[in-house]
Amino acid sequence: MRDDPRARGGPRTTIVDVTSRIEIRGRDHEGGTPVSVEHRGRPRSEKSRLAVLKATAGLLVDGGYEDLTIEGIAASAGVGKQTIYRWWGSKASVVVEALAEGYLQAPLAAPADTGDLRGDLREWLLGLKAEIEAPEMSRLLQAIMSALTSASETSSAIHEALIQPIMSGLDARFGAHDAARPGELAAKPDFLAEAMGASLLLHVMFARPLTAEWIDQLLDLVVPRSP
Amino acid sequence: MRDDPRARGGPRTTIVDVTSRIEIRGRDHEGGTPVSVEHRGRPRSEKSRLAVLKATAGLLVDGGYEDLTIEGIAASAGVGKQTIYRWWGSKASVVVEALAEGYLQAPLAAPADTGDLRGDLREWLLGLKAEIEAPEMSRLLQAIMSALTSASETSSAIHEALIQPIMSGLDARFGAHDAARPGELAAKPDFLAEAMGASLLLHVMFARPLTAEWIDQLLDLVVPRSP
Amino acid sequence: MRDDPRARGGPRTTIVDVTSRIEIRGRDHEGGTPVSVEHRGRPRSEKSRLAVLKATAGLLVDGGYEDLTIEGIAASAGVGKQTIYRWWGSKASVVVEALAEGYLQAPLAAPADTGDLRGDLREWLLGLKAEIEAPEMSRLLQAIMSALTSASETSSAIHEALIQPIMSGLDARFGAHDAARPGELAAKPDFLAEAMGASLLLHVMFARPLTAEWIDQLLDLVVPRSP
Amino acid sequence: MRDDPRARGGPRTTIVDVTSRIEIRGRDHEGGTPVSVEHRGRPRSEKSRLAVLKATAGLLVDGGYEDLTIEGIAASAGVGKQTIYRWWGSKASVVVEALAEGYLQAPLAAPADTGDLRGDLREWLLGLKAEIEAPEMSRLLQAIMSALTSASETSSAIHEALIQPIMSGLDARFGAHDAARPGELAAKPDFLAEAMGASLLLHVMFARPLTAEWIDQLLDLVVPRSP
DNA sequence: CACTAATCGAGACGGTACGTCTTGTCTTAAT
DNA sequence: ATTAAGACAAGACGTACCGTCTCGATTAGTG
Repeated sequence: MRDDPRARGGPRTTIVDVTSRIEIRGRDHEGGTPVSVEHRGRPRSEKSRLAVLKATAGLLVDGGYEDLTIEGIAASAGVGKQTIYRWWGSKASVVVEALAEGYLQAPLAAPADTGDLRGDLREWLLGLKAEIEAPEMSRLLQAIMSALTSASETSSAIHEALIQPIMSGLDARFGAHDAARPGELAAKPDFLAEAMGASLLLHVMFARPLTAEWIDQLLDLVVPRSP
Repeated sequence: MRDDPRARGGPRTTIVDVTSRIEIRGRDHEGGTPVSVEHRGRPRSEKSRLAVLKATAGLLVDGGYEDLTIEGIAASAGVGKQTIYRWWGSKASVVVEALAEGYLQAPLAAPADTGDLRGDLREWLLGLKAEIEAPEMSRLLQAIMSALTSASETSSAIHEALIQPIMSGLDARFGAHDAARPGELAAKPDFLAEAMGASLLLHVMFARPLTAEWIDQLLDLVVPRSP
Repeated sequence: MRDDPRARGGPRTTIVDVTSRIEIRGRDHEGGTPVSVEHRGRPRSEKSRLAVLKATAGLLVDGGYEDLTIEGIAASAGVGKQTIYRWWGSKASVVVEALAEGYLQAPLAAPADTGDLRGDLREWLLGLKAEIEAPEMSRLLQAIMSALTSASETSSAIHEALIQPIMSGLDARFGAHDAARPGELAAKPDFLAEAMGASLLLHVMFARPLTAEWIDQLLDLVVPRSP
Repeated sequence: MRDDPRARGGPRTTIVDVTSRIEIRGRDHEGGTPVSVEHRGRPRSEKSRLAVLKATAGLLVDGGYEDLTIEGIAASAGVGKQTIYRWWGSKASVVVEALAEGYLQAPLAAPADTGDLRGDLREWLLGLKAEIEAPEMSRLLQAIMSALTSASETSSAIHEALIQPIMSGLDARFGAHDAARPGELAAKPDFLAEAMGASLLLHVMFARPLTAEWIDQLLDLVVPRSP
């Protein structure tokens, strides 16, 4: 939510709530002048929505995706099950929205920029290594990956919310480097970003250790050693 | 698994059934030399074992991992539930064994070897593109990925059964090339294999299209254009 | 109910809505002379009230009492749920009012009067037999009986609306007969009415067949054979 | 259950479990001589069955039929919901069986026999009056009547379990009297029983008071005053 | 050959969660 | 103040599976 001043009273679409419920009515039910109405009935409760996302995040972190249940979310959020089914429709959808709204802080923020591309990436990977090895974080990653693969519809949503940002961040760094020192990179920036991001993510998915040696090899591939 | 040249019907444990219940059998179910060791009671039914794996493969292909149930497998295989729980203990274990025994033919065999590395990889990727776009195959891939992420214990098993072979295949090709024409590759062979495999797998996982353009970019990264 | 000559649209309470919320209304919804009394706000919609009763009757006939829901009534009547809760408060109340207002024509009208008591009763019972055997009617009877037993508060209301009329009809016939030919009846008229009505209703409730033999036996009990 | 030495291990049919699950298998699954088998798998748990009936009776007495839920029964009996659905299939069925097995002691046992028919019936009715006026008993009666009308299939079951015994008891008494003093009764014994039973039951159903006056009137109808 | 022991298919068991349905309340804008 | 609309918390519905258990029936080895 954060800085999103969504107007109250209007039914809103979530990331996954593709079929918008808003219908324009040309006319009221009994007589009167044609009015353009946006909705009738009680508006969606923003309070409940946030409670659901928050509860989901909490349960996910300490319990994993498999043990996460709609009933559990509802109970923990103090919300009726129907409210969840009305607006999300599946466990994965809720997780995706919680991710998108920042309730699940995935430990994969963009690398810093000190001007030294290789150094920055290296720092970033080493930081990730530390973060990922925390059991809480590893459970969260597992959970996100599960949400991903459990429902094909959410796959693109997660790709946008989680994968894309990483790729974009890397892409921007490679792009800037390429602009400053043309010809130094082995391939087009966006592609380097993908190769590096993919290697990293697959590594994380399979819970393989991010050794310093592996990191150096990865860097060798995508960015030339400083002369 | 790996270097376990398990003779059909011989004493075996499953991949993931860590706490093996059967250590040594006196005799094969059908044929083989009698080995006298302590063991009493009815021996495990190989027939049932195969029926389970076969049923699992079938149900997985048309239904996906989420809809796969132990009860469904048992019913479809004409087997008691207890038999499954006795020998496997979890859904993922069965899937992994079915995969390992080749009942689930993942469409990611190794590239051919015509001497032209770039050309071979290109052909391989184009073949994959065609295969992956078949709905049946895409369902299977989704299923495998789900089995992977649903249970962390199986993660390494699948990595070995599915990911490793691809990586190894690529690694061998890159290694051979490197030996023949040292210095031509941008990085160490095993690492090129990983970068390429990871990019590919992530692409497949997220069901993103394998365009010809993307393929060429990927090749540019890992193998030099023929002069 | 009974002696409540309720003018359409005038101030009314329902049969069971004990705590009447509306005492006096200034004016009818449609037409009628303005009566100046304290009352503010939108008046109750007679249209909605009738729509509810009609919808209830319809749903009850094809679906039975168990499948009747407040939501269903509201939707079918094009009325808000709150309107029903405001004015009736329970499913049974609506059914009772629908019954009282004649929307549910129970097939138990009074017997004709041709002067021949036994013959009249016989004709009446034979007519009932035919009616009751129609599946639609049997469903309605079941529904009414269910409404009866489901809520103890409505029990007396239904007794008044459904049972009493029958009993009264019979009582009047027996009474007239007794006045005309004193001493011919086996018991006091009101009691004969009850015995006969009760036998009949229990028979109907348990969906037992009204055979000609049974009818004759019943008549033998309560009214002497014509000499 | 009580004195019913139902053989253990065989699936049993309840009153309402019309479709027996027993199938005769001519032959075992894999080879062997033809065997006539009565069942396979774990036998039905008599313990669970009794727990369900007992819990139902308890909940019914203090709570009524409306508030009785399958979930409540299951929880109270320490039984899975599926066990109830497997063997009964509806709330009413359970209630009917509980009634049939004597867990719900309906307060309508047969009248005593002191040789004085009218006196016995009078005592019986006065006893009922006292019993019925107890709030616990009135709740139970309501509950039984609700179970009756809520499901048409159970109607005949309840008729057999509850109504029939009363009718039979009365019938026997009237029959004996008729045999001893022919011509004294106003109608055939079975019919007197029905008229009297019906009057009584309808009275009870509608929770109308059993006044002494009403009792005497009823008796006047069906049994002659002692000379 | 009998006996012992482990497995087999079958299916009932106590549970948990599902996704749907309904209840009775509440909150809008419109009348 | 009442209306239609419809979201809300609550909780029961009936179903589907879980993983365990308890049957009778196999099917080997051991005595």
